[in-house]
Amino acid sequence: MERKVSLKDIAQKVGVSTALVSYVLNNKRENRVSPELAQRIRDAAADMNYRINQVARSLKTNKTNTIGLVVSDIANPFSSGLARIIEDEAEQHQYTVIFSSSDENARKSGKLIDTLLDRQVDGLILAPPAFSEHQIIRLQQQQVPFVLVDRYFPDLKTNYVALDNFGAAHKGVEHLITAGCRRIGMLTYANELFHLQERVRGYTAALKKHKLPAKKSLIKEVDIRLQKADIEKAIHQLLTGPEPIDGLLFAANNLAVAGFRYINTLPVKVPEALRIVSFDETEALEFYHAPFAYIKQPLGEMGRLATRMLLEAIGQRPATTQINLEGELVVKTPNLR
Amino acid sequence: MERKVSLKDIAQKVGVSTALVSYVLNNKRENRVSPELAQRIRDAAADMNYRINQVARSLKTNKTNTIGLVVSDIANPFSSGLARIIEDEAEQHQYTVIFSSSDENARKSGKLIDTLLDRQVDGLILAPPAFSEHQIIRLQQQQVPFVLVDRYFPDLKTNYVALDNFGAAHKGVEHLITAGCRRIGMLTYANELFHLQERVRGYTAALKKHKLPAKKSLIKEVDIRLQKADIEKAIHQLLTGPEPIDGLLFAANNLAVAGFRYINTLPVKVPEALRIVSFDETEALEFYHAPFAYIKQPLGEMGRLATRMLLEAIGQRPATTQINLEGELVVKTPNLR
DNA sequence: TATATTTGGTTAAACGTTTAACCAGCTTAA
DNA sequence: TTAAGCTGGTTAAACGTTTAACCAAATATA
Repeated sequence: MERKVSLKDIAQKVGVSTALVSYVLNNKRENRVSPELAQRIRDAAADMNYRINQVARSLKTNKTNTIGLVVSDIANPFSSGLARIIEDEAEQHQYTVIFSSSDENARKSGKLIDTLLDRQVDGLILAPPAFSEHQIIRLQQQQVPFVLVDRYFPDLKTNYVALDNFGAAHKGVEHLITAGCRRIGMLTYANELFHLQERVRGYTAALKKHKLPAKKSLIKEVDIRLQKADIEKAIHQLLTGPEPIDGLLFAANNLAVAGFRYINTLPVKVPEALRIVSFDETEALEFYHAPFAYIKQPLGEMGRLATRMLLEAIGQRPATTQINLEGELVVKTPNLR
Repeated sequence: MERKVSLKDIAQKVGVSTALVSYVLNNKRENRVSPELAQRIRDAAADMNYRINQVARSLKTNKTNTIGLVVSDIANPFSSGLARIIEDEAEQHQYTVIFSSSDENARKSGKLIDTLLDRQVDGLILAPPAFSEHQIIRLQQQQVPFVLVDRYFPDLKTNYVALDNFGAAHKGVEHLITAGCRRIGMLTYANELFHLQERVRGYTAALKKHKLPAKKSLIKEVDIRLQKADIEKAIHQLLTGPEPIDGLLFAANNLAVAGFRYINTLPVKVPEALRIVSFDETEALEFYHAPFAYIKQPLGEMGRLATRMLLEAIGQRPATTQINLEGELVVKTPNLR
């Protein structure tokens, strides 16, 4: 790359100090500089194609106007949808965003956070993986502005914006009950993350409320990594045996897609013999042939709120805000054909 | 945020110059510094929790180890899939990536590029929108390292990695012909972008090769923004009239999804009366009830190659590399049920 | 007339690194 | 004995900004 034009170059050309150029170009001390000279400086900057060096400015001002985003996987539609919202909201405030994917791996997320901090990001938006609590605590100690999104740790007093997972699961299960289901199973990840625990809690509470069986055996957990075979086995177990389920709640979109794929190979009729509710909206089920319902997360609101909260925090508002948004139950009927 | 530990702080604590600390921490001049002192410095750095300030380093070295990525929309699975590959490849070389979405808007992409350059990114990976050729030319003049991805401008000698769009479309159409289609239509965007033109060219060539009608009226173009109604109208026109089509090529995944949605409302039978080939793999068609085919882009290779080419270019290899990857024709049969 | 104040700028330090150039004290070779 | 070379460091400038502090000349105030 060719050498770039600096303030000094402009100053030289116009015959003033670099300080003055800086003042003019940043519209500071406007009353203290003569309009004609200011114009000459601006003109010079324009026809020399001056562009500020943000790195230098950042070093001096200790601000990068950059926010770091750590999601589990940017290729996942949930993450990338969120990223897009955050990007737009950030852009409106002259912020850019560096993203990275933690793959639900605490070690990796720790490394990513460090890298982002080394780059002096002004703040972080994080979807923390399981067992990353200590990282969050460290951020608190270091007084780094951040907000958690989608997930959070219940006994940490941090900013976050997430779903009301208990309520959403509860609502999903009640939908099944209303539709006539009496033995309702749940498929979730074997994971410590609070938001998943809350979904289980909501599921259980809804069953109890309606005096339906809430046995442990109705809840199947699968490893977050080795999906397919496990999922099939779990669903198979729920569907066979003396008292097969007639309703099923998926705790995450990936589970739902894999689950639907398997269920499709079975003779079981959806929704007559098995009615399904899933978490998260997912494109993949766009053309599913049978009706089902899902909990739609307010992605837009989540992203916007998270970004605004972060910008607030960067701007020194030391308050902590915790928001649980309501999920919407959407009943999807197949695209007609 | 609390004040951070700097090289100077370490130097003071150990009682040496900051230069020496820098040398040690960067493993430079290893033979010129005594092992014990080096260890003391490292220890001090460790228990003071020293973390380098990349901004300061970047200012001095004129390198940010950051690459800028401009896609059309990070929320689009194609873009986010690509972004993920690029992220991983970049990370392996200690690069991070700043992303932004141009929304197929040349003005916006210009602004984004400027912002990225202000931040002194070491290079750019771009999926340029239509009418952004001049921006690319400027980058060339400024000798900014960059590589185009997915799209490119045929009369610009730039690095790029994209699909062999002509070949892919050709292959898709031949698939239809082999399956017995005789009147094959195409739905594409009204857009100058070369890669779309190439798809049309491939479509036309395949028809001509097999002596099938290649009339203008078989190609429908819709605006890239106001999709739904336009798409329905276009498909309706192709399907009705004196000689309705029996085969259809979609030039992009969004078109395919909207198209399938509409076709589903029609009495026409897929694939018996209408056989379909689409560009791009898309989750949304996962559970489509009828067989169809699509051109699968080698996303992984595309992202990896683009990143490597960019890193090469950043490392001063002035050669320009142009790669057209082959698309794979995938025939998808419905998930059984 | 003497003193304050305003006007329109300049000077210089600082942000936290990197790195070329330097240097004092030894060791070695001739 | 002396010059050259090595060892293990230090000094200082520089990267491109920002911004507090300063200053001379012109103008206003008493």
